[in-house]
Amino acid sequence: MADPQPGSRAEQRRRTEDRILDAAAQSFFAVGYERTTIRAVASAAGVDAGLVMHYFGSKQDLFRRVIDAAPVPESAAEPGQAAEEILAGLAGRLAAAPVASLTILRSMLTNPEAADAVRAGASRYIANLAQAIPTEDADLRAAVINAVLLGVTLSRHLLRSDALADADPQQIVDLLRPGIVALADLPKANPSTERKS
Amino acid sequence: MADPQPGSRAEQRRRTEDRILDAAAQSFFAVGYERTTIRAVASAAGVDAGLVMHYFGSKQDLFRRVIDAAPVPESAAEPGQAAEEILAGLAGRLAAAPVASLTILRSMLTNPEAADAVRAGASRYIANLAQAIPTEDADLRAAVINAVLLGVTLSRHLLRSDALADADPQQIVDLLRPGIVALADLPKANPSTERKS
DNA sequence: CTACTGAGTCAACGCTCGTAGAATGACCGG
DNA sequence: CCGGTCATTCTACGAGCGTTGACTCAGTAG
Repeated sequence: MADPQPGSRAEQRRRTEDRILDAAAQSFFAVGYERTTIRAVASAAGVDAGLVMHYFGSKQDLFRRVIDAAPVPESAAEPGQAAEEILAGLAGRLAAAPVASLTILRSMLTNPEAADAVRAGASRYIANLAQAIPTEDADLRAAVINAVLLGVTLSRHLLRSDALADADPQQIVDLLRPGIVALADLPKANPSTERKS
Repeated sequence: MADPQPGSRAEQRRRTEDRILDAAAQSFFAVGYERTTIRAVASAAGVDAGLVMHYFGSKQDLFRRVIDAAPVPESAAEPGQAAEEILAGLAGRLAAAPVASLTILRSMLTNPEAADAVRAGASRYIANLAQAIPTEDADLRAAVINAVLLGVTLSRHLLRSDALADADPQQIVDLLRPGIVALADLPKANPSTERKS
């Protein structure tokens, strides 16, 4: 398991694989799954397309390898202060979102594999979050929170929506705080909503 | 401008174009721009692929025609009750989102044209909304609201995220109300945010 | 009745894609 | 120094794509 000799065969292989993986991640992120071609990835990595196939088996497998590198956001907070944890996590993702995560997001609407990855990641995140919310609609609340974070992250990094892309992360977080707090921390405090019908 | 004879040439043409447009919208919506093929659209519409080209010029043009049919959500509310208008609009979109709109959303991450459409629509919506918010960060607030709505709509209709897909629209709206109100209606009421730095 | 227009089909093109497999040549254990 | 292993390249195949242009045939105008 120790590092092999630098310049050795095994080392060289690892370096090349990493270069391919990097190039693939970048392309998947930039243009999505369908518009990414093995040839382009190979060329960007400075190797032949056949080598990519040789190492990763197929385009789908290569994609899998790339999105497997994405971290699943954790959130183990206790009731009453889950909101601040959520917002802190968002602040980080707004400042500099990891490429792998954004790659998944970009491809989630066209690639079933990516959609599954998003759902799986969201499920874990939601389940984790839900148990910090002591209401019977905790699951829904967590799902809504997740959807909100998705929308904001997407708008800022992928859609590059005007105002959002340029804004200070902390400012966005501050604007979202009341809503997230209402969703995560003050589940029963709903006295002011008027009744209709 | 009157309807031509039923069964006439012009009428027949209009019907065929509509059938193609419908099939295209459905396919773009279901699988996105890249995975939609002209052949499949033509086949679904019961015509030859060449005819699609003859009528619409190119795949990109066909796509343009489809997304041009999407309605741009309007929102002309006065300050102090913009939130309820926003939420009412969302409720409608949660209950049954128009296919054309979802088509754009599905393709926005892979197709520049769709991304532009989303940005353009969002810009109008945001600008419209912003003038109902009497703060200097009105644009950012409106953009955040738009992002939230995007995330929720996306999660429910396109990602079909577990809890969100099955939930009652009104319940989702109720959960989002505090946050939207805080963003749109109570711009100055921010007394409880702690100061940092 | 005739000439024309236009809806719709058909076959094929050129291209790009993912993928396969043989070939090459440097490295490394014995 | 020899034999094999393995990283890497090259060439090519087959499929599917968007797109083209020639064609057929029914409706329509004069």
